[in-house]
Amino acid sequence: MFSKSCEYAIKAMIFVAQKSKDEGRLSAKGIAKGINAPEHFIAKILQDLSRKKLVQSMKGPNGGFYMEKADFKTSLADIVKAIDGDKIYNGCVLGLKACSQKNPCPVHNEYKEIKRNFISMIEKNTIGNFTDKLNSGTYFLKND
Amino acid sequence: MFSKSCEYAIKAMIFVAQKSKDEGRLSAKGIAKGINAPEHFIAKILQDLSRKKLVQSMKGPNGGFYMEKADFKTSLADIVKAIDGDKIYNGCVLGLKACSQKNPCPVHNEYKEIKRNFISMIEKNTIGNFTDKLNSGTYFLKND
DNA sequence: TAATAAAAAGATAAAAAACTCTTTTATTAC
DNA sequence: GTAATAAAAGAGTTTTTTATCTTTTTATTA
Repeated sequence: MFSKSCEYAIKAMIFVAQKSKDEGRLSAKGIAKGINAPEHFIAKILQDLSRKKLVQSMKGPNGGFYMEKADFKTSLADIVKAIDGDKIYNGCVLGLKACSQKNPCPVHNEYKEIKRNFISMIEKNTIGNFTDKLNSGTYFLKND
Repeated sequence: MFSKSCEYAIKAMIFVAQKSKDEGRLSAKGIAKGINAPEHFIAKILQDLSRKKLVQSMKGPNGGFYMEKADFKTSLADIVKAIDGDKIYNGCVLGLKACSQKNPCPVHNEYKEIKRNFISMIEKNTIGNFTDKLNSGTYFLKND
């Protein structure tokens, strides 16, 4: 479904959103620990997200990653598109490049609605939503 | 979603089901051409499917891959499980090993129903169904 | 029985994804 | 203005996935 990088990206975004509210800027190292991801690997991903303005960053002492108000409106879809591109939007289940409504693969119509629901789900859910839920204590981010 | 191997496996199964009905046994080479897959790679996959009895095989001249009546009842889910294992059934969207209904990740509940629909889709759809559809001419298998 | 056709198996290679290490640059505090 | 801190950037490694090449085994047919 998602690449490992994308899984990390989503977890990191949720983590930063939740923690940086009261802890200020977070270092890549701290984020890595918080979501159980390899430090330098998550650093790269954060750089990428930062370049694409989904998260803010600052160098130097007391620097780190943080979020501005607007960033809480970032949807899962925004993150997925930033990291994995649009293959979830455009890709065929069977990997056929020419597959479309007009020229469907055998699974196209069966998959169509599932795909629509999935896309609607990642578009509806924002980082802000998850942060609220996490604060209510019923959800977990780091558990392996 | 599916691995490349799994995509090939599904396409190969549909192809064999459809063609071997009137053309008898099909060589790995012919199947490779028919679905536009690398010959030796699809051969490996077919060996695997054959070992798991999802498709029949026979060595020697006029040998090849074919299907018995019962094989047409194979579902997409059977193929997916044979090639990609059960990660679609058991895996968490965010890759968290301990994620479950009791200990859910933030996306768990949002994803739950989509996953259920997807699983129900791959379990309902059998190779036989697709073959019928292909024969009616509205679907394509090889188009890149 | 020999030649042939085709799967099975084994080994290797190439490409992509995941992960690590090192150096550079920006910021802050002293 | 120097030292410390942390992101950014670059280069490199490991692992996994995808793909290819070669040999062996088995069945068929001439």
